[in-house]
Amino acid sequence: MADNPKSRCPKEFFDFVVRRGLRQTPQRRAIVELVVSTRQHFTAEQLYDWARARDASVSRATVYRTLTLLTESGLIQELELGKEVKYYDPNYVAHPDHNHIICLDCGKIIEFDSPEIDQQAQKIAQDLGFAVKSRRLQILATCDELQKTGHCSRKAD
Amino acid sequence: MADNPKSRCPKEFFDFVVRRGLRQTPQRRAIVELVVSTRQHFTAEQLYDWARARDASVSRATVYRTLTLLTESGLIQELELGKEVKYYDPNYVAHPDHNHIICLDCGKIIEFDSPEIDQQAQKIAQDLGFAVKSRRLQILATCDELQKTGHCSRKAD
DNA sequence: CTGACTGCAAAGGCTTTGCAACCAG
DNA sequence: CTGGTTGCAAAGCCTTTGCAGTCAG
Repeated sequence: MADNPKSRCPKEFFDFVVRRGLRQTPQRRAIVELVVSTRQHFTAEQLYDWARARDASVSRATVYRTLTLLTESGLIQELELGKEVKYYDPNYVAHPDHNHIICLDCGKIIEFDSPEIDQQAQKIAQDLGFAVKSRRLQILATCDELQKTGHCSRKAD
Repeated sequence: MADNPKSRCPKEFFDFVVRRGLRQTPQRRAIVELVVSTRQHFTAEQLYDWARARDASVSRATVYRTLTLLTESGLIQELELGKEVKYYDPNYVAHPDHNHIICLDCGKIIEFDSPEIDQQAQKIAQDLGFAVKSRRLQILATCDELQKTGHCSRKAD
């Protein structure tokens, strides 16, 4: 859905690492590189699998610890999708205000921006006496294509 | 925030119970009555405490089991607020499409409806080839009052 | 060298489940 | 009576943490 180049230099993250007086380790590097090179949403377990494939020495503990750092640095954002586990979204750097459509048919997650909705939300909050810090809109929907053709071309992704 | 009468007869739920061939037990009744008589959001643990106060024989297991039934019956809805635990919202029956503002200052959760946003969301989803089943919009915000006066009158609730 | 980082396994915290007794209909 | 329900305690699951060894800077 998004259209930013597929990989970004993890500079943002290593700035953060330096600022915090942290260190750069092979495990950390493997995990971070994976995260910045995908636009997919992923779970801790998935990231653990990916990382293991690159560097078998990576442990779950390090994945979780790095996930915390990545979230704090703003490189990823936690996603509560109403599914069992937590997902992480690496696309907030490129699209800080994007929203999600979650397909109930195939589980696919589509992202979209909507300045109109942002504006509306902004106005409503203001009227109620609040200053918006962030917002998240999730739309649960069924897929027209699947309903009509019995096949979902998005399912592949 | 909402403005429906403060208590509703759990008829909807007992219809559901009958339809499913379930039974009506004192524990179940206690829990359901608590749920339909509040407009507050609550956690499983809170509900457990409330229920214990009414009927000390209620166990956590029954609370969780009843929570599942209540969710399936549509009387409450799970809420992912980005906090540690899951919350439950009993106000969807009265306001099926309401949204939430979560105050980062005091933690208070304010509900609001917005036909405009619903409509926008509807349109966007349609354009992308989806049929909206439900949506949830959460706005994280800070409270003007607290920022200005250092005191939040909503905190009381 | 020093203290941040790691893996491992144990511990946590919330939720689910197996089981035998119980009781609603 | 029958089988849905319950409480209890054990089990599950995902995530966090204590610890001793390791390694980045």
